Amino acid sequence: MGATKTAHFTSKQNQIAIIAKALGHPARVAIVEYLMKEGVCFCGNLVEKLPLAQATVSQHLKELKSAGLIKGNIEGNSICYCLDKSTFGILYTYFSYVISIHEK
Amino acid sequence: MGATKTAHFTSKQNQIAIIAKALGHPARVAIVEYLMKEGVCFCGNLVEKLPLAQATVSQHLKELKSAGLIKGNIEGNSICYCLDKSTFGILYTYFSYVISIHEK
DNA sequence: ATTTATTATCGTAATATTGCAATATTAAAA
DNA sequence: TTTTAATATTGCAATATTACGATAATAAAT
Repeated sequence: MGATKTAHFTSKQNQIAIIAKALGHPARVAIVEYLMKEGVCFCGNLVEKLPLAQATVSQHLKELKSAGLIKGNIEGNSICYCLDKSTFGILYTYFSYVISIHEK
Repeated sequence: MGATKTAHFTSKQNQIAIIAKALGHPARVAIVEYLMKEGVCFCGNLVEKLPLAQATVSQHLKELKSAGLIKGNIEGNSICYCLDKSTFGILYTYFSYVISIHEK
């Protein structure tokens, strides 16, 4: 026991869960907010801002990237990250549908 | 190590993370979708629908409730659950803001 | 009062996440 | 080519989540 029964749920349910889970940590929300304000960032910018070690910030970036919430472009020595709004759009559309439902 | 540094982030960041985290499991997404379709449900309805034991379903309901995504009303022998749309509204508003941001 | 039905909680094992120091990788600069 | 700078990865300890059987709690029905 202890392992999520992913295969028993629909791909849409898993998709929403994966994206939501990636936002389920305040550090990752903070990274998203930084990107909202600044547009782009390097890992080093976040290490300065967040109360976390470089390795930890890198790991959070990896999770946001694997969920599709951010994209990374190699820029010389560094990697330039930005939001992938299309993924946020998936959640936005999903929640707008939830809210639009009227009770029976 | 191993514990989230909650205190180092803003209350808004923690709020979004808590709500998103509650949706970060496909079973809980499935519960939300069931409620979208049916309006209300009892724990037993979900036990029939989901590939999970009663104890596990109850635990997922507890997490959705503690994140504010659902409400429970005692109804005789059972507890009648329904969505709390105001909490979904918090995420909806947040994401609509993310999407509305234009790059520099 | 006892039984039945419904949901919650406890205890526990398996798995996953969080965080960091240390190290590796990568590419520009000297 | 050696050094420097920026990120990623590895390894590990602490913590959290997931799942379930067993049991407790609660309230209606008998």
